[in-house]
Amino acid sequence: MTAPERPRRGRPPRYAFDDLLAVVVGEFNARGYDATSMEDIARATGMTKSSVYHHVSGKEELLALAVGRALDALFAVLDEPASTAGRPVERLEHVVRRSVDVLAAELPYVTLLLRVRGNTDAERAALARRRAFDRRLAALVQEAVDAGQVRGDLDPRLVTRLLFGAVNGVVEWFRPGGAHTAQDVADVLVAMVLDGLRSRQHR
Amino acid sequence: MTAPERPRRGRPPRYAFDDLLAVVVGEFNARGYDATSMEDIARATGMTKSSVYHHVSGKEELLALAVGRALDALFAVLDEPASTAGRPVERLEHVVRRSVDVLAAELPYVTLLLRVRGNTDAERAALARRRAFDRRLAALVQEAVDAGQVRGDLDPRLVTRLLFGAVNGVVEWFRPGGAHTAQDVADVLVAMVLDGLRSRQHR
DNA sequence: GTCTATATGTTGATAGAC
DNA sequence: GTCTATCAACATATAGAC
Repeated sequence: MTAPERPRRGRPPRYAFDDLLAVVVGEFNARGYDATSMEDIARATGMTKSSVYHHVSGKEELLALAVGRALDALFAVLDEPASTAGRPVERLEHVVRRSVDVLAAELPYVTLLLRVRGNTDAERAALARRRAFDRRLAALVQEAVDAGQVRGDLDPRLVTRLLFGAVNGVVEWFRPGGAHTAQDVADVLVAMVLDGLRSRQHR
Repeated sequence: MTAPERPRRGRPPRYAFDDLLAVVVGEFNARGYDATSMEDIARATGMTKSSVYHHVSGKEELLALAVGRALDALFAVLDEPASTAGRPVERLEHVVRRSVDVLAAELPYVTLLLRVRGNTDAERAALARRRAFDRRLAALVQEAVDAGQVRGDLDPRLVTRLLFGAVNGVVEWFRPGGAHTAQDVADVLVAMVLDGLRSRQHR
């Protein structure tokens, strides 16, 4: 397994590499990680395979870098002020809305993350971080239940899973510049799911 | 592309082949279709690769047979009496609940279906049928909106996508014999999503 | 940093004996 | 229906010149 988000040598290039990563992620999403060969990647980036290997240790590191980026963006949401202060149900709504924003902004990276299966060390590490995010969301739901703002007759773990699943469903379908904005998606998600969850006396 | 659900020769074996398919689907789900080799399949079934090729034309047909089974089960739900008669919102609830049942009963096959990407002819055919199911669900939502039983300020297409996504989220997580029954999952889904959708005057 | 050339393993699939 | 043996194609990755 290789270290995630390590800086590439001295400093300067930086952006050229991000561009390469963007192209690679596009290939991974188009055909799937396993079905994408280093030859495919070389063709898409305009380099030869050997040149690609000069930038990364191999295919697995490309995956680790890409999903690491998505995970960083998602965890950053949990650290925002509005995610940690205020009434639980409002913190929950904030996290759901901002997660959709991240999803829209980092769509290819999040898409790839959500397809990770866990075959390699890098994939298992990504899955572990994804599960940690899941637990943070479940804790938020539980807090909202304890505060009486969300119906307590539903299993928080199950509710979180469905919530997360609904977001994933959008990932596979949402396209920037399409008929719907990230705002639209967030509105429907909040209206549909969070309104359904809210305790009767808090509606 | 090969024809789906064709009978295998004269008649008698039939069940032995279903068992083989079950093993294969387990392998596909464990490592992903692309990452599973015919060698892996041979080992899991206790045959040699050559023997596997005696039963199917290749890897792609194994995938087509498996996802075809999942799709058949899902479409059967749409043909049930309670899916076609009664108030739209109740038909919708019936379809959602029964889809979860199918999901639980045919879990490995549905899981595989929901991971199909569309690289080959067989996969594209499966995606087309999946989208058709999607459209039937969207039509149900639209009917419920038209009947004033579901809030009309949300895009039916988007609502369907979230609904479908929530179900998918459960697929990746649900295990038969685990802490939750299919009934539990269906209850949470209906409570959370359909209650959130229902028009105020119909709650 | 990019290339050509190549090593080395694995893949899906077939031929043909039993 | 199952096997052994084999193939051509393609995979990831490296060596080393420029």
